[in-house]
Amino acid sequence: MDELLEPIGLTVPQYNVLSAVQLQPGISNATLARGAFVTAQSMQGIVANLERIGLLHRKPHPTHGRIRQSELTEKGDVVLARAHKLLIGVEEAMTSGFKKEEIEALSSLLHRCAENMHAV
Amino acid sequence: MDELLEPIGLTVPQYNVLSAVQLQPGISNATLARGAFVTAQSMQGIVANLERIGLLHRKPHPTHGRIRQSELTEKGDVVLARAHKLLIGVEEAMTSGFKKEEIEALSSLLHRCAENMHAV
DNA sequence: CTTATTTCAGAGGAACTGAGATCC
DNA sequence: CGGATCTCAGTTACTCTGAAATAA
Repeated sequence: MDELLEPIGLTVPQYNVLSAVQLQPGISNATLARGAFVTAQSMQGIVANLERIGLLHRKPHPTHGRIRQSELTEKGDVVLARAHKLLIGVEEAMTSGFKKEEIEALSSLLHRCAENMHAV
Repeated sequence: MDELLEPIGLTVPQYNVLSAVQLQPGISNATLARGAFVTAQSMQGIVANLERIGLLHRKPHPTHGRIRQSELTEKGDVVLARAHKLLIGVEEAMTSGFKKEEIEALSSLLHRCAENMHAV
């Protein structure tokens, strides 16, 4: 993933954050941090970098005066789409020789692991 | 894992390396690097830190003049045993509610993923 | 007053590239 | 000579803790 993302100027943590913002437009920095199991300060660094290079934009929350909502910029949307496309091959290589049911089983088990970790 | 290992002075990468050395005593830095998908220089930093704090010892290879073989020190053995014990709880929390067969299935699928990645 | 969110500041471990030396 | 291993040097992104300001 590092090798494929490097040419388009993304790190893996940055790719993960862009993906999360794509799934939940308007998400706050604190929520992103909780989802990634890191501190708000750590996530702040990543988001600030993404904002600096113009892939992400933050606007104030309509009613809550402290929260800043993250959204992809047009450029961020384009770059993320390229990243997604590049990384499909990695996932296919990793699950090479897997039956369709085995891929689904792995996905399901990992999702349950993630749920359990968030419950702690 | 970070939170549990911090009190005993270990990072997660350090824990992983100590575990690999325990499984394969006499392993070289280059082999450790390949196993962890990082460069030899990156692994060198981790191994050097472990050597500095006395958890790991390196001796020259009996016949090959360049390779240095890593082994756990007595102190490294003690610390790693404490780390293993501390982390059992994390694994159990993550797989909470899993049937025995599901844990085995997850383990098997992940091992196949790792094999596929090493094949690339 | 307590909690949540954001932000600034500083530190450290870990990843990389580049370069060089040594050994097979 | 080519390939593998180890090492030094420098850089960067990411992580943390500590502290503070602001808002609910």
